[in-house]
Amino acid sequence: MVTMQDVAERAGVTKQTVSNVVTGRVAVRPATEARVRAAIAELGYVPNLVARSLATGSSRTVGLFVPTVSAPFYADLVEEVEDALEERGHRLLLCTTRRDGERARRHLAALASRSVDALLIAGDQGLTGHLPLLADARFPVVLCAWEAALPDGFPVVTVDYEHGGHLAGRHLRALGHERALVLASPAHTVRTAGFRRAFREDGVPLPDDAVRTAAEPAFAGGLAAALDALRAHPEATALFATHDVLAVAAVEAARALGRTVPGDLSVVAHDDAPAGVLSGQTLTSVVLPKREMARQAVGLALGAASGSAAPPDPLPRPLLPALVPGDSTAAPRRT
Amino acid sequence: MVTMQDVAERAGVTKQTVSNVVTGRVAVRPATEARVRAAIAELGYVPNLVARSLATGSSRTVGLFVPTVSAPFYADLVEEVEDALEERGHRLLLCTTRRDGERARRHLAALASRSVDALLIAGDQGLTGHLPLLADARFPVVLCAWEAALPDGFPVVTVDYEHGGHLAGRHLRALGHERALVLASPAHTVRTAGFRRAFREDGVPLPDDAVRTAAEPAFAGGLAAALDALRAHPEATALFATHDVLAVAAVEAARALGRTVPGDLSVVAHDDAPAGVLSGQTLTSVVLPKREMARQAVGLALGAASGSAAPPDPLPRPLLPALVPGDSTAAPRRT
DNA sequence: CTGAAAGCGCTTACAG
DNA sequence: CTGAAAGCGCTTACAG
Repeated sequence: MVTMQDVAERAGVTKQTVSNVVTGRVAVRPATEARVRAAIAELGYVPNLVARSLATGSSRTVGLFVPTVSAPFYADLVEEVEDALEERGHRLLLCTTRRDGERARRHLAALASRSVDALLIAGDQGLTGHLPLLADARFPVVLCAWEAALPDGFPVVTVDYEHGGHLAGRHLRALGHERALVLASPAHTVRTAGFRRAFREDGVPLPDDAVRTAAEPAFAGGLAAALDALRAHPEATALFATHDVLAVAAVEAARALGRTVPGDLSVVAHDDAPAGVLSGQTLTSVVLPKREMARQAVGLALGAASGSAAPPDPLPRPLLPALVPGDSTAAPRRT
Repeated sequence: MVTMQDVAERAGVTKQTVSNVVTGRVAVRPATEARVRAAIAELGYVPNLVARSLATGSSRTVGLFVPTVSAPFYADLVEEVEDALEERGHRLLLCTTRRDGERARRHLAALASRSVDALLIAGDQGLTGHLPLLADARFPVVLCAWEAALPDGFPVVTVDYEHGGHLAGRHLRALGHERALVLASPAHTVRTAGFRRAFREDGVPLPDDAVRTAAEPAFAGGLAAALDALRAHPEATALFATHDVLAVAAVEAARALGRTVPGDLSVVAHDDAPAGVLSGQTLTSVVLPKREMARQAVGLALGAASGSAAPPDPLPRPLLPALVPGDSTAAPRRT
């Protein structure tokens, strides 16, 4: 391994001078710099970040907690975070928690001993119980894609989930739907509230039992709840599923009852629908600005890490979801 | 930050002794060890891995290249690698290449300067052009999920893809199918060969044009190729798609032609089918032993890194895929 | 603008 | 079994 010292000898300077040209912290006479750069190139010198970390305390590495990488939403988010990080010369230490507190705890220790510059936690509400630990982590922690139970004390990338639900509602209202159902995950009350607001504002409020909460965000639970809801409200012409898997379950439930989508029932999803769910058709869906979420999270984290950026004072404003029309919504059938 | 020196003072020993109990490299008198452990607990000492890395050269961190994390197969593999790594006290530096050589090159430099212990590369055949660089990486490189164009000089986790294709063929043969089609990705000639062998062995060889190669592993290309194949061979009662997305395309094509699955056409996929593709139904599929692949890859990598394990002499034998029956295959309809 | 010195927190022979 | 010393490759004040 070629070291800074080797470069220095080759260029006829001391290693501090090499350090100065590499980091750019101190100006170096052009002629000297040229000699140093030449030596670096000839020797194929690459700085040892481990040594630099020990000296500076920064490893140029950031940890990311996600529940899993198997869900399309998190898969995309991970890649966006990776990109945002790379732009700033950092790399990603990925930790999937599987929503397991013990796992998260082990990961946290591993990150601490590796001197990561920051930790990003995406959508792991269940970890709240383990958060006290985080409070005295020796690196900044930034929360992201966190819809409920926001603990304070941490910078957080906020998304206006209520607005997302509202967009879904307005979309269906614009198509002319008056009777709609909501198939919700327990954690998604905010999205549901936004959806109801859209209908309420138009003077056609949703009855309380139009909202069904599926026990788990899994397919089976969603299917049962959807069948239930559709049977109880045969007059409903539209359905908002607060989660992609629930949307698939809703489509399936409709089919099982002999109803077509979007002919007999319009369906709006939230987050990303797995490609090909409808074999070639796409679901109308509320999508989150993942790229922006990742950029903000990385910005907050690295800002806090460098201690520069004034503490999250000018808190970035909430990011807005968008409605992407697909093949699963249409005007209600005239009766 | 509490250091080894702090612990030493507290326990009334020198820091070398603390190091000895922490690493376990040298035996320490029980009484002394107890005092040291007590001091560690009281102070909440956590070893600084960065300093250790600088001294030992090992960062207990391993890099993983995958094309993307958005494909179910790679998402699962990433998590399996993470698990296998954690069992051995290592962590994962994730790099997605997006099949971009330049990106991979940048990641490689980043990993080198971070002193990773090893690099795992999963299924990125396209990177072969950039492999010369890898040859003189200063850490071991292990290849994984690499079906074609195996460069030599690298340890590699091998999977018997031919066997996977053969299993698919035998499954269809066992159900009684005699006319089958193959919808293949250009890179999957080995799987295709195995499939053909199954039919040939039974004395019902597949005609050459029963195999269609889809330009890209994308949905659109697959759909076109599938429509083409089904129209050219209306007598076919089964189809083997060498990739999950192609399988979805095949199902869609069948439907578009008014044929049901598996009633009129049995479909066997390869790799994982995205959940819910058939809305509640599962595809019969050849699956790869991802957990074992990850374990072997991590074992080879860490073995090579520690220089211990005799060079990949007792090369692990190829891992075997398995056929998991689903709802998309059945006996051919009697005519 | 350049050079000498100390230090980041650990490990590793090497004597006692 | 324990302690003193040197070193891993860098950065950071601090003099010149």
